[in-house]
Amino acid sequence: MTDINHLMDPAPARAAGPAATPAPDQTFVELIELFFFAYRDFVGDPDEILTPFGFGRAHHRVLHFVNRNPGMRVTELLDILRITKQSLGRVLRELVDEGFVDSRAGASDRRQRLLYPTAKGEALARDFVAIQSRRIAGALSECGPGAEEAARRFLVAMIDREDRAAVERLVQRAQAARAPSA
Amino acid sequence: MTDINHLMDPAPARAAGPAATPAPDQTFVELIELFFFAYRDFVGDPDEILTPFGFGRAHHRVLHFVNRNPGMRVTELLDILRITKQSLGRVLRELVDEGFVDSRAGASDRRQRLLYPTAKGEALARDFVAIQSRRIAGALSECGPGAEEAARRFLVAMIDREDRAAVERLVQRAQAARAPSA
DNA sequence: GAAAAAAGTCAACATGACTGACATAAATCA
DNA sequence: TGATTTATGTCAGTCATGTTGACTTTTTTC
Repeated sequence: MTDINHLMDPAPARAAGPAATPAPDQTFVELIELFFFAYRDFVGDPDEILTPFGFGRAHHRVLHFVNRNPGMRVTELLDILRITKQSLGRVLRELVDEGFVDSRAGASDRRQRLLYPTAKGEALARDFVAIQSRRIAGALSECGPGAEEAARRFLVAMIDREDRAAVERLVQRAQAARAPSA
Repeated sequence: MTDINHLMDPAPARAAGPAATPAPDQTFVELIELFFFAYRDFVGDPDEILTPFGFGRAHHRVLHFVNRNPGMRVTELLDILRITKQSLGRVLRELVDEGFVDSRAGASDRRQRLLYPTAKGEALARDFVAIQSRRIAGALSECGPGAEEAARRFLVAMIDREDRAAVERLVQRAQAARAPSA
């Protein structure tokens, strides 16, 4: 499906283009477009899992980060997703109502709502990670040794400089603590 | 702005993580999240350019591909973007109405509408490429030699296998005009 | 001359963003 | 204590962008 092959048929050689186009400064057009296509397929993977639940990509993102950071506060989630609390509200409510996320008042600060994945939520989040990991594993094995480290460094370097430290720590705290300490 | 740093306060060192969680199958959670954050910043770049024109990201995508493939047919554009013609219709009409894209009947097949960027459209598309290229150039230079080729191969490998050939040809078409293929 | 193809359009609807205003409970400050 | 701030939630309306389905016009092809 999704054949863009006929695009290639006549291949109207644009060779006769004007000389002004090449712009010697910085044109990484190929990478720009590859990034677009790669990400499109990458985020499309969870769709088939989402659909039966009546969930969308917003639910995926929320559940993913809640699962990765059990006990996180709502404000933290908002900062990660960079959406408004009204936007988050609807999606989060559905996840809570349908038993994928648990929202408990904080022990030390009872204003806070700490978010935890339920067993059901953990299972679904695992499915998301599994399907996207499958794609990544395939890609990396095609690229040979060193590809994982290269990909990681490239992606980190693509992130806004002022956010990198925070993102890296967020990303790496994964396998560690799972205790509802907070 | 957008500080997720407070998320890091406790920063549970992942070194001491238990061996149980890591799930030996395939969990590339770090790369999954880095891809998310990197792409978010990457597509956010054109926003500042878009806003003054009252355009959105859909306009960016359409103008970008029209500019890269002058004279492309509407159907080809639909196949690249993978949206319906009704969705494309609105965005394309605005781009045509405001003089960024030119829509001309095909010479050989007069049913076709061939899409061309106007001078104004070309200039705007160049701005988009420039700002995103700037980010990529910075990232690659941080990663050292070989990073560009590594990034390109990784991104291609992340694309659905059945689309890769078409995407690669599409992506490299513009370059073909500038330099004989390697 | 009939059928198929390329494109455009109308209408209705879904998702996931947004702003603005306001409510409530709990913590903190003076 | 009382006032203020903080964390969260919610109502209401809007916008951007996607979807289906039905239908038209023009032009090409069989």
